[in-house]
Amino acid sequence: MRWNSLAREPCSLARSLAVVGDRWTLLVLREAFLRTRRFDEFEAKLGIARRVLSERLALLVDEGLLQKVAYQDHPPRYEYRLTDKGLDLYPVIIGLVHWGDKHYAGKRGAPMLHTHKTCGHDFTSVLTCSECGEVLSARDVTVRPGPGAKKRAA
Amino acid sequence: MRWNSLAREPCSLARSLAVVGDRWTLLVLREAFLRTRRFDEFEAKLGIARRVLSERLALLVDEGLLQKVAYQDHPPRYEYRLTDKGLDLYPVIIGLVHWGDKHYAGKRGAPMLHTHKTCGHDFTSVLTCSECGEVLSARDVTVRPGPGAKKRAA
DNA sequence: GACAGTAGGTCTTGTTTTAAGACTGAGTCA
DNA sequence: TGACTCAGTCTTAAAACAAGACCTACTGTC
Repeated sequence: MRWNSLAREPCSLARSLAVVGDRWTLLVLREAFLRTRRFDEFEAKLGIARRVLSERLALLVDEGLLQKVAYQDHPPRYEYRLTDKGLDLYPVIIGLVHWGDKHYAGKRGAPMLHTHKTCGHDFTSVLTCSECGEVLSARDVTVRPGPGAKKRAA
Repeated sequence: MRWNSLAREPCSLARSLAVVGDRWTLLVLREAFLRTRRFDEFEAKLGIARRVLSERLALLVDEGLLQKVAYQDHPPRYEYRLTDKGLDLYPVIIGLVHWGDKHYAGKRGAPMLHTHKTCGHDFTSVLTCSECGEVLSARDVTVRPGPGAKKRAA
């Protein structure tokens, strides 16, 4: 299967991965969540090849996860900011972070702690049901084809 | 940066992505969540190159997300099943699926619907705080270095 | 006004990963 | 005996990535 054709699969996971499923994109977005905004900062913090960074940022802008905002005119300079669509990916990123904390942090503990401003506590992410509010795990869920299904999907 | 060295970064996202951040792994895990268990089934459903599939499955077994279970002896045949560590990734996968549903489903609607067995409703995933139980978004969170931090991380 | 520095890239070259598909080997079925 | 199944491995070519040189506008300093 070609990577580009993933976006045409009747599967929302495949479609999402067509955008953020390569090796660098989620790390670029992590930086964006940590308020990194400029090309040089991304490069310095990530250690990513400039060519790859350039391509990734352009794709994320194209897809509407980031927007390019001018912060000076002479010479023209832009910074990259998360859009609402980009912010919507937060649960995925925090989920991966907490999964890594749980399984790979080792004795020293988590590299970063996340505090919920509203309640003031360090938290971990919990998946809940939008309908009843209860905590969800894989075993509580059944799956069936929806209106956008063709043959098989997820 | 070398991909292999990602696992040594003081960042749980990087460590997680070192395992599941390549182009195929999350799709393989999706199939596992849909109860696909055998080499041929993965191949047929995903359209993945056999060589890549073989390598991914071995890595996922190595990392403890899947386990190889013999289901017959002559000839020896194994199937791949999710471990608890693999099941722990469910929030990430369902998060990507719902993100894709929201932003890429188009007019026809979601390819797959997920039902919460406990309450009987189709749901979407909601991220909540482990401490106070409230719904969380990126803007409600602050980040600071934890015990496993070195210089910078997330 | 020459020169260094900054910001945001592009280009080139060589290495890794993937894709596609042929091939292997152990065993079953008819 | 020959066809078929399952679970891979091997080969070759295409695509993606890493590293670093290079380019284009400016700005600020002497």
